[in-house]
Amino acid sequence: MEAPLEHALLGLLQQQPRSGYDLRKIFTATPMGIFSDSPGAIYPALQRLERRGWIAGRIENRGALRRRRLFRLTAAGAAAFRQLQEQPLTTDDLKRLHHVMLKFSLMDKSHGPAASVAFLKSLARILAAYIPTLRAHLAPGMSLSGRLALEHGIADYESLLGWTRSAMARYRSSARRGAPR
Amino acid sequence: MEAPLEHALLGLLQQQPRSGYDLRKIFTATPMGIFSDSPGAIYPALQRLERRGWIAGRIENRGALRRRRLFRLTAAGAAAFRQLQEQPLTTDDLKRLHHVMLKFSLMDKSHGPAASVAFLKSLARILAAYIPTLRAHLAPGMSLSGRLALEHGIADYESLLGWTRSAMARYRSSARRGAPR
DNA sequence: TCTCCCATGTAATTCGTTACATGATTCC
DNA sequence: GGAATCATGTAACGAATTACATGGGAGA
Repeated sequence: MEAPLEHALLGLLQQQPRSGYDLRKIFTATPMGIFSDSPGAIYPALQRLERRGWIAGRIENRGALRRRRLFRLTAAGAAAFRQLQEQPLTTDDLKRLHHVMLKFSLMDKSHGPAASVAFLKSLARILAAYIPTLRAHLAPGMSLSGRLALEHGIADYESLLGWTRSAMARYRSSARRGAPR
Repeated sequence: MEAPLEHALLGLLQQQPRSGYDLRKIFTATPMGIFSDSPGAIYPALQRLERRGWIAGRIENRGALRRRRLFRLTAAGAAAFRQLQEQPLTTDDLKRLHHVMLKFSLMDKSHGPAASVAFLKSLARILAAYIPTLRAHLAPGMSLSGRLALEHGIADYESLLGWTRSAMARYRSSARRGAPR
């Protein structure tokens, strides 16, 4: 699971065509702000995606108006995005939870609720295996702040595990009451 | 709050002298594995710190044995580390919670329990201000996975806020029963 | 002897950061 | 007319990643 910024850009462009400036604003003003909103990150990233043929930018309003390049996903880009979304989770991904949650947040739209539930299941499995290894590092000699920090890490993953369960329950109940999508 | 890897290296070397390989092992085998354990990250970082005069490496076992460069903090390095630890938290730091927790985990040893409590207090203040801005992004049109991801983000910061309170309580109770340190 | 682990490094490439540069438009 | 904002980009630099390279020592 590489290149989180590109992954986020593809996800946003899959929703609708946007300009570089639109994308920047999303990264400055919304919870997606984990990603860089600097023009030096976004414009080069868009250029890379365009060179790969995954997105296509076209200037809107040819006339006298303020110029604006609107980017949209190509068929190849949609396929690449789908593949990124399908990449199976590994233990390493737990170190980049932001990216994991980005993927999940786009999953309903890219692959539908069933895939979202499968994703939650695999996340739960990985967490259940990982948490005990964290606990093994609780040692007697630690400073209080060191111990508290580690305890927080453990509690954090545990609460994420709890979240996966409640999220799966939400999918079940939303399926019962008039199926979404 | 910049350069998390260097910060982590200084923190580890402050505890005791270690070799590059020791440091790598810590990053591969312990919960500090958020940082890169690749030699291409660690050795250049150690060189930078040494060039700045913050650490000094010296070869152990001059004789025929396997060579090993042990790095230790210099006085300048200890001062730099102290300053990094003292850098006040900002809202931006919430996007790099790993780094925040690293700082906290080292705080008892670098500045003592009183500083740790002050740190927790400032973290709680920033969280209390930030969480409502996240909540403002819960919108009706979102997909279920999008909504769940955002809800998780909010719950995560809320549980962190709860953790700061219980951690402060732990400091109070550990102060009551025979002073720590 | 062969393989695995200890231990240290470098090189090429990629990506992000900060800072700069440019020009149009809107609002006062 | 001047400031703020829209909108797009580039340049210099710093740092991480992957992969490669080297050599000693320990155990089978």
